[in-house]
Amino acid sequence: MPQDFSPTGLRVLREVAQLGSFSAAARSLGYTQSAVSRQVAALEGVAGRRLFDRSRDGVVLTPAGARLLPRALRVLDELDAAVREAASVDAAGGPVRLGAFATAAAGLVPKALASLPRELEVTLREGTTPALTRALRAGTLDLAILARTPPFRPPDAESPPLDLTTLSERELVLGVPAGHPFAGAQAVEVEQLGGQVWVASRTDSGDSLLGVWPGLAERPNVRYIVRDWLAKLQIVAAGLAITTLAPVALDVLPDGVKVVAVRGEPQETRRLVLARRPGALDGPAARVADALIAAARA
Amino acid sequence: MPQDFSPTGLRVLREVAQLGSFSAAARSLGYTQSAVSRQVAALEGVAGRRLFDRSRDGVVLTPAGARLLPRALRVLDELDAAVREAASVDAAGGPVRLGAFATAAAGLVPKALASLPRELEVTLREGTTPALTRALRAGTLDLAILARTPPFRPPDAESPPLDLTTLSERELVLGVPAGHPFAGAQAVEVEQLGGQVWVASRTDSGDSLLGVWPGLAERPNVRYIVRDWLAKLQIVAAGLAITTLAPVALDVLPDGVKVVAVRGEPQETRRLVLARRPGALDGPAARVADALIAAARA
DNA sequence: CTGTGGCATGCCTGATGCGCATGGTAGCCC
DNA sequence: GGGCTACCATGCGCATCAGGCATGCCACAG
Repeated sequence: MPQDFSPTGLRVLREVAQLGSFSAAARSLGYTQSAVSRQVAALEGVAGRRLFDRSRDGVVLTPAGARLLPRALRVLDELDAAVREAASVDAAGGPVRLGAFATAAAGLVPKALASLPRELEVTLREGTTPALTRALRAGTLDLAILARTPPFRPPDAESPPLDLTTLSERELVLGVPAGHPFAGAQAVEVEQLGGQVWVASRTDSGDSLLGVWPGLAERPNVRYIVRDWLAKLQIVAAGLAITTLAPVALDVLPDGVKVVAVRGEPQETRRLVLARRPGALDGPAARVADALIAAARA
Repeated sequence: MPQDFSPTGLRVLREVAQLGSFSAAARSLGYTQSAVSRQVAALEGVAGRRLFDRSRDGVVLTPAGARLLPRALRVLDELDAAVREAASVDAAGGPVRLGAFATAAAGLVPKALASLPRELEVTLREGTTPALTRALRAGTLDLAILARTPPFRPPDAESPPLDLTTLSERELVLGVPAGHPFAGAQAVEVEQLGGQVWVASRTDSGDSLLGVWPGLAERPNVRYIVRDWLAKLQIVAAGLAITTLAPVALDVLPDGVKVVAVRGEPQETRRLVLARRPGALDGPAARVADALIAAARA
């Protein structure tokens, strides 16, 4: 079993960071100072480094502690929400429940849904491909638009496999500022990307960076860490950085962003697929699926 | 102390949901079936309801279990990322570290940063006001653009107070589709908002919905739950929903979105502030602050 | 020097987690 | 029908863990 940061430990981290003192946090949480000291020590054991610098007057977060704190807060929020939601009454609704990743939600979904009658009720939830896949499996979504990377394996290994319909298959492109040296070209070589400033966002796993060209050989200079695509594109339009774009978003780019292809190996092809659990689609969901297919192929 | 879903319990939930059997999950996780059964029972105790329907052939998630699973996965991802990140090496950099919420990152930051010399290195991190405030306190950001709601209290209660500079103070507006009945009006009454379809996103606490008009008396019909502002605005432009806009975003709206004021009590004013820890700003950070102030007041 | 405040740790006790063994249910086969 | 198999539930017992009390160490002020 891997070592875990315990919910109690994370709560202690939060309180100590806020109050700047083990003793004050202990009073606030209803523990003794001793218990708080030990919880912090346990967190530090898991982290493998000091999370607080100690002084006579109290404690201050170390850089490592400061990095952990936002995650701790997110975990605690999510756990609190989970407990609350578990206690709430569930009502099954009637709409077609669609999930999509952000650029598909911007560049494909509105067009498709606008072509449907308004009485056909669709709800939309934005998420990442792994999260959407899980939600499909869990039955909390009916349809999901997922992005697939070569070699185009199924999005999960579960049986029976999800039913996948390819909506499109195109190559990634660059979004560059209108005044950028690349902007006049139809295409650039992947080797030309070295030294560029990027705007990107972290994936949910925190490892890789969405927005950096995937085949980039060198370590990228990511100066802007922004998840929101409106903000990301405005940073590009302002001439501050470049970013990788999924072709599904090309119809919704603001002025000031130019699209450039990239030549080089490997080819960065992406497949847009519509996924659902196996079995026949009921009428409303089938209509939504048809509309998405039509909009993607138009 | 509140009851918690333990990390081990959530891991068990994930494995049982995936394999459909306590015994199989036990084998996979290195426990006995007995321990798995008890972990699920503990989860069910916290949740106050059954998470799996039991049968001879194994178990199936209940609706409550299916609702908890995505959250569980998020918590586990975050915890795993926290452990990994804690173990990674941290290097302190030299750039001015700016944080901003998404609409400010789209509508103000690019303009301000474009006016600065490129050698003045600025990194940008998107986040919510509470998260950015904490990052300021923790020393991981130098400057943060925060949104404040009346009565314009400080963003946190810690001492000494953060140094706040008001960038602008304007009223929230509505973004509606160009063909919407509201689109021809300069302003609508807040009572007219009843019955509208909204696109909104959940706040980090999961409670409230960003994008629904704050003073709305009735329960809103939120059909589209999307965090990404490019997607949100495209849903509005497609005629599918309306949403609340911060004035900072007005320069970066796509075609097809019209802006309408809302009359009614209370006045929905929002203040955009630049926050930093008390003390003198060094040269680069002061220049970034000046650029943001100039861009906001232009 | 003493007193105060803060964090760290030994010792002890009660709570918790988990394995083993067993119980209960259901289905299949002879 | 009985025997066997598979699955989940629970009693009992043991090891581990969480937290309080008491104490130790350090730094600072008077």
